[in-house]
Amino acid sequence: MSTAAREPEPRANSIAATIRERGQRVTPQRMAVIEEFLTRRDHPSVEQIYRSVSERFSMMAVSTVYDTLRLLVELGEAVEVSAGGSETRYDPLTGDHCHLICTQCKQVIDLDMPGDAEAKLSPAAVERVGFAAERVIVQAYGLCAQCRSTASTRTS
Amino acid sequence: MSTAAREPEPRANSIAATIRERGQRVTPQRMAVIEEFLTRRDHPSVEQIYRSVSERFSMMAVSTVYDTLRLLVELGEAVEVSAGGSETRYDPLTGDHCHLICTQCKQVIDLDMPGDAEAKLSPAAVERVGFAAERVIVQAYGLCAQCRSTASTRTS
DNA sequence: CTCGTTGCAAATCATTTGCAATGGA
DNA sequence: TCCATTGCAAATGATTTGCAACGAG
Repeated sequence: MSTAAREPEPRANSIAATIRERGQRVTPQRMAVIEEFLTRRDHPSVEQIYRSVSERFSMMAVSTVYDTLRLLVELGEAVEVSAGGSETRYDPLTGDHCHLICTQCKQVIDLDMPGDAEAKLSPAAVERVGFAAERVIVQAYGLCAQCRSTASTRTS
Repeated sequence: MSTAAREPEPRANSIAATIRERGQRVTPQRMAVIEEFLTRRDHPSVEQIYRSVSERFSMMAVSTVYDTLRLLVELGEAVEVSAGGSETRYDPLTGDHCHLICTQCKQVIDLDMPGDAEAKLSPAAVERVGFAAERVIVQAYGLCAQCRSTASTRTS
């Protein structure tokens, strides 16, 4: 809608720096994916990023988007969100929060979480089975506000 | 290992009854899938169920397994577990518990959860965005005991 | 006989693999 | 030049669709 095209995106630069530090290359494809990913306010899927990016920059394959997002996850700059069996979504927010996933429109809504995620499950019990938890996630499936009102209109 | 073949499985009968009550049919394919699903102690994928069942009963397509598991989920007799982007697993345990998912071997471990799942996220905050949560899930990704010891043997 | 239900083959969609091209040392 | 890294086309794997056969009323 507005001139969303060329904001400097300081975070993109910092990510680029990290990639260079690791001895990896900062290529136009990677930057295009990273910029698009950081700019969005939703939780885009690979396909969505691919579509937006390939409009402006046609040298781009879907698998490159996969590669780049996987790299971002490795760097801790993105989090995978499996939106209920369907397409995987990616979230640039890395802090403690959880996800509300609409089972109808597949939208993912962020929700701040009171307290630490680890605390959500009993550490003693986890210990007992010898499991080393790296990441604890809390998600709720249900209907978002829009889909709720649509559902009540058309008698399901 | 033992004669696991023909236990009566009271729960299978009760599910069959529910299906009939809904005016749907209790077919051999469905019963084969349901029996196999309830008998297993792991959290089988569609593919795993398909393989076991089609050994004994060759009139069986993978998509029928999908159909039947979807029906079980609808009946509240199964729960989908998306084991980290890969194949979906199904859990016959319906009570309050959470899942530890090994990112290496994809094994899913059940863990009793102290307290109610809903309580894990702030109801007030959920309300504020107008979301109607149906099911709250808590999962941890990490390494199971076996994969941990294997990993430390071979220098990752 | 009729019409909703079922099972399945084939189609589709998401993701991974393998390899040719690239570019920094 | 050399070799690790990159991007991508093609392959694979998971899931859905569409439709022929079935069976209860």
